[in-house]
Amino acid sequence: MPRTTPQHRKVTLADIAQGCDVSRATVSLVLRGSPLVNSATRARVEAELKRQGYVYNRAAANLRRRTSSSIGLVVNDLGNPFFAEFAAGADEALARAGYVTLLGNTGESPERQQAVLTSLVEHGPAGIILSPAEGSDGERVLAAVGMHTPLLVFNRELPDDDGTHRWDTLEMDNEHGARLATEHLLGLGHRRVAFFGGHRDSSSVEQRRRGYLGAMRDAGLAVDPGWLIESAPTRLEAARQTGALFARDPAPTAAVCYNDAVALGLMLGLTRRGRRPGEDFALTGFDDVAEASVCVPPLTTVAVDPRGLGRRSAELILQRLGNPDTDTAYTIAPVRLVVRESSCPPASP
Amino acid sequence: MPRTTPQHRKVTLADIAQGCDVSRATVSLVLRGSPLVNSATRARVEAELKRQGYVYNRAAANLRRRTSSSIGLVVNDLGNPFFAEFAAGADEALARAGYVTLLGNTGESPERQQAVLTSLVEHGPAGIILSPAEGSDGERVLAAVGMHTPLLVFNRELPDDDGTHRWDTLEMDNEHGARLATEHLLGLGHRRVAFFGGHRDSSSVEQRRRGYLGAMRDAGLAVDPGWLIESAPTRLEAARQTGALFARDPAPTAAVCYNDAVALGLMLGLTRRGRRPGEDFALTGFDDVAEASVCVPPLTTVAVDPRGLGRRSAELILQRLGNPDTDTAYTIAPVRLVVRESSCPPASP
DNA sequence: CTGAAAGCGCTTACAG
DNA sequence: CTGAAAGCGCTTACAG
Repeated sequence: MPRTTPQHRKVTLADIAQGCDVSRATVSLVLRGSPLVNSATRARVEAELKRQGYVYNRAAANLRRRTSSSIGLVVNDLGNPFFAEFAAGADEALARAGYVTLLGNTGESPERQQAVLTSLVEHGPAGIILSPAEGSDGERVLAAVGMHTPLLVFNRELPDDDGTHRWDTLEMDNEHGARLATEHLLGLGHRRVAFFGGHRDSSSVEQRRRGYLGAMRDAGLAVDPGWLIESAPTRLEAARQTGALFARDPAPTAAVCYNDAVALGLMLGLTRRGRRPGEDFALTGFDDVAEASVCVPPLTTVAVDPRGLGRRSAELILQRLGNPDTDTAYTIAPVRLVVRESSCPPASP
Repeated sequence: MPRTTPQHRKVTLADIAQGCDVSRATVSLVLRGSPLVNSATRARVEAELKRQGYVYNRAAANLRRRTSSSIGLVVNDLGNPFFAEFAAGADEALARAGYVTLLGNTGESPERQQAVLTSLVEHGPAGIILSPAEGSDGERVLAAVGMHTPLLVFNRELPDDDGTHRWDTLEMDNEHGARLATEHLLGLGHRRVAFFGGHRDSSSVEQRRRGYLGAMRDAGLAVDPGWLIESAPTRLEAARQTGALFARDPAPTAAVCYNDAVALGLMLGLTRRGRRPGEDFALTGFDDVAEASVCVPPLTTVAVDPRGLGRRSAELILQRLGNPDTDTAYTIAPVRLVVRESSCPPASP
């Protein structure tokens, strides 16, 4: 199995110029589609380009023109379907706009995030889309990104001690999503509704709780403090916390869960205690992960269209490139409720 | 909310050189860690680097040195968790080796694949990892990639009319995986085992069928041609084909499914016909998608460690960069069987 | 140990 | 309409 030995030396503008007896400048103009070039000359050049199998060296062009044709995309965890879909959407929109995506994966570690950002910036992206690792700090991020590269922060709030908004932001409408879920449960007739899971100090938990509390207040219902139950946002921890729901009497008949992972854990916990989720206890999730539609019972949840968010993030950063000096924007993406069997009416007493 | 206006003009080597009264050459040597530089000079330069907030322009360096610090990673569909995990693994290993990942997503379209490859190549990656879109053609791919950029083809065979192996290949051990699944079912006591799903002309179907047939042969069992059932590799089509399993009498008591999607569809089809998968019919999948562990019954399947494959692909392409002239390699990654409830013993008659 | 000079592959005023 | 020349930000022999 012989390997075709690559011919070294790639073909450059100079080779083409020489090959059809024009200057490099003329070849460059042809390449960039300038109307100045005589059509006969253009044809000759284009033929030679094809004949020699020329491939454009965009890095060299970018250096000379002081432009960039890449955007950095840094996510916490590509293995998480939410971020994978987000990346797919962003890449799609960036590619369509002629940019290539420089990928970075932080694995939720602020240290790796610093390393990734530092490395990315050296490659000179026109902008960076960042979904910050948990616990990252705005100052450190900005130190790595520098003042020259526009930054769009997605999904999580990045602590901004400085106070001036030095980056664009894209978040989903956590508050509204939780409100929708809560109103849905109330509409089914529930009166004692808990908010289950998540740590209070997370910005998204705080936003979702706010939506829940608002809906309860608007319905004229008092919230028992014991109905606000914390847990790590994982299936296992949520299952462990199930008991806390039934510490009070009367106990809640329904729960708005922080996210789908928590909701799936709660389902498990309920089942272990002999309760039947979707029959004698109602619950909702947040995210609409793939599993939500196939678990038993299927999970009512708030869908956030991660692919659409990815596209949106690309649009926002590209827009920023065109208007470097306008005020930074804080964009909130809509969410919608997907009703499935897990949100049942209250069991008749 | 005023936006901090970015100071234009980034700081360059020349700024640093001027700032501490040395030549650009010396600054460059410091940057690249040359031992030639006097330690006092080095310290001065490093201080100035920090003071001015210098960021290395890797593109310029790459141009001058005729090197590259990026690798293209082109996958069919980032939204598919398998490829997302693969990308995460590849990116992790590439980042560790000092490369940045140029992402490309083809959405399973050979046309987009050509566009993506053409664009990527202009950014001068040191190599490309490609999971080909279904129906892509080796000649076209190679025309876009060119002879200068090493190519690693992952997951699917790329038709190679030429016959000389012009790219490295990484595949998972489809044959062995299907053999493991088949042997497992035989070990449980099944004698009439079908191979269910997938199109015969797909290379991975062909490989998996070979493993199944080998295990049957080794067990001294004849395979009824009616046990080889084709279907599109989707859940819906698989569900529709369920009837074909029971066209013969006696019917199979178990099926090795082409992949998890097919297996999940078959479960659905069985249930619709009043059969209980995992109780009166045994089946296995392939891939170990997230759903496999949570469906009812949980699915026995062949796990392929996509993240590990991603890392491996990175290692292979980096290895190729170091040895451009050695023969191309055909690497087969191991798989393992994950036993769950869907593979039950045959129902006693 | 340090600097002057040439050059990576492009683009862009500026002449003509 | 086309070419000569300068330059993007680096690196690397080559002198000294």
